[in-house]
Amino acid sequence: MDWKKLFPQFEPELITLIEKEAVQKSFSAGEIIMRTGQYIKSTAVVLEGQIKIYRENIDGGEFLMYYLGPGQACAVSMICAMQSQTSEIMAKAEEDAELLMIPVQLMDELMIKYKSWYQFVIQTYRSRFDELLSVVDNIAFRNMDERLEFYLKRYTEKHGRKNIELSHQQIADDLNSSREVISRLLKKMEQRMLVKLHRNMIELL
Amino acid sequence: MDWKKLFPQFEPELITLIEKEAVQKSFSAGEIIMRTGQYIKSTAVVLEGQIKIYRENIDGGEFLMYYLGPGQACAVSMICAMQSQTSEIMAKAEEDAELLMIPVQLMDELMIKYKSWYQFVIQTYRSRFDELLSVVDNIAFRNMDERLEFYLKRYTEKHGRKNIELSHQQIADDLNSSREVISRLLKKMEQRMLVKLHRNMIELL
DNA sequence: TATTTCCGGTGATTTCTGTCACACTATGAG
DNA sequence: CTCATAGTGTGACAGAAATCACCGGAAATA
Repeated sequence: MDWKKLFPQFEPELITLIEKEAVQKSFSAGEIIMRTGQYIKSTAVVLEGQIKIYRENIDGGEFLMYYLGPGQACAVSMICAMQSQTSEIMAKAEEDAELLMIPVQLMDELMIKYKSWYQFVIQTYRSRFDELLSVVDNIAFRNMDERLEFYLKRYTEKHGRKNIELSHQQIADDLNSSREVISRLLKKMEQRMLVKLHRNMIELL
Repeated sequence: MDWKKLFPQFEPELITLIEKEAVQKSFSAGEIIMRTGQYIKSTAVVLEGQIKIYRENIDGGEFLMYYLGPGQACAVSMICAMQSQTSEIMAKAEEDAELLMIPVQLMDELMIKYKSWYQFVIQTYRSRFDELLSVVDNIAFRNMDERLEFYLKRYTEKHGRKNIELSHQQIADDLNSSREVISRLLKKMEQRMLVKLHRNMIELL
């Protein structure tokens, strides 16, 4: 896969170095990429597919924080890798995915030598921080109906299609709610002509 | 004030440079240091006092995210300064405070030249990110009674005393709740001998 | 085809939280 | 001292969401 197109701003020298040192890894849909408490030895950059970043609760709840798509990097893996610390979050491949794993030893060198990489890292921190802020906003200030609408919209935006192929139970898990609540709210949205409901699939209108 | 003691790991040369270029600024209790939408021209490092970092709601709600104490830096101001972007959060001096303002032009240079500064920045990102994660955990998974206990505990830890000098209304604002709810929960905590209630003051036992 | 499992719909009930109303009290200003 | 004000306590009620219970249909599997 020609991942260079995702990073037109990278210097040729930087690309060569990454190609030499980084490893490309494939994950199939549903596979867990990073789990809570795990030591991180490399920074993950997404080349293909959507990665789900979520927080796991003691009683099995999976609370979705955000998705990472092609060209985006995992801020947590960056920070953890640079400090050889454990991660506090879970990452799972939503779809089949391709990741570029950049060994931690390379990070410091890249940061100092390549302005474009440095910018990329800063930009990554900023974006993830902002996304986390909007997560806080949502759960702190919004009701479940608004959160659900936000969730569906974000899903279609990230996955690039209007059909959301999830069961109500999966959505409830992501929002830390219950199936019945989500079912009812979806029915209300259908009555307002915002969605069309099918089995295992929701069409956003 | 001799702020160097807060950063024993900094190289002498780095300290000299910061002393030459950075500005020390005083804020009195209650003063707003950074507001949503404001452009950031420098990175803020706390030398003295506690800074409250919070998110403002449309209808006036102030949702507390975390405190910054002596030796801690504002990750948001770092990121925003480096990218000359606006901040999405509010910062207010809880008590009288001293801040070290490091001009953005200096940041790139410090990052590349001084390993200890680079480490400090990475460490700051990590800590703030983790704190934001625990905020998400709290509002996503916990009820108000647990959130209140967490809030009180954090307050005493950060401020270094067992007496919490806040009105119930202020606490309710920080938790995006209402005074009555907080009053009732505090009463219950008092019955469980966890706190002792006074006017404008809560004693954590 | 028959059966089981998964998914979604819906009512009833409960719990948590927010809101309204009002009373009481400590504190500070005049 | 008197009064105004801010802080607190508490009952009653409303609404959101979680939970329980049960049903019917679709899809998968034997």
